[in-house]
Amino acid sequence: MPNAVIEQPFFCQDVRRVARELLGKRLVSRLGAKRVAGIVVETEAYLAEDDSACHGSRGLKPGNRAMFGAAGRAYVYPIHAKHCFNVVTGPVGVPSAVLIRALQPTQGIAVIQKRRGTCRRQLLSTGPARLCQALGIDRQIDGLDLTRGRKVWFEDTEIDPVQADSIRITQRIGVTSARDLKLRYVIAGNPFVSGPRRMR
DNA sequence: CCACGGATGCGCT
DNA sequence: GCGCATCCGTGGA
Repeated sequence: MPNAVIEQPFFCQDVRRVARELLGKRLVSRLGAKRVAGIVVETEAYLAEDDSACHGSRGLKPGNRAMFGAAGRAYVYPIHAKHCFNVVTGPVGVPSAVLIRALQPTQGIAVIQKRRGTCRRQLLSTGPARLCQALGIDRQIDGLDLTRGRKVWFEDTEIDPVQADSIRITQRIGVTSARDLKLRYVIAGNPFVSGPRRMR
């Protein structure tokens, strides 16, 4: 049902399935006054088992607590003076999550341009740290329940589920360990997907 | 306490 | 396409 907030059972599924099925969903933020939204066009799965790139793979730490929490919570971590936004999947205690890597902006574009300091569409919300800045996401929402439709949430749209033949699955970007795993999902050919052309 | 590297992005070539 | 700025969590001393 288009525009319905995605609820917890969706995020309780296998992390790869959630990563794939988030393509085409709408990610909405209402942080501060303005509503900002975009279509998810690129995701990456991080596995609880046999994935050394997953932040939860070396156990519970102060900074990765949200990853071990309930499905549908946000896991936001800092990197290089910026932030990346994940949604936790699977049972409590199982640290798997989906990194949202790129959005096609659909609403609040003037706000995004102001927050990002550019009007170039490729730079608005393409890339995990850029989309955080576009949506106003930082560590303040680490652990936020995304299934309540408050502050930040996902919605169904007219274009999801995206057909299998429009989805491309590749290696993850910027990952040095477990680099052979193909856990990146993109809407093939979408101009807002990040990375070099061969990765789109 | 300090050094280091990362799920990055920007600017310049 | 490549170099480097920027910061924080982590781990070793």
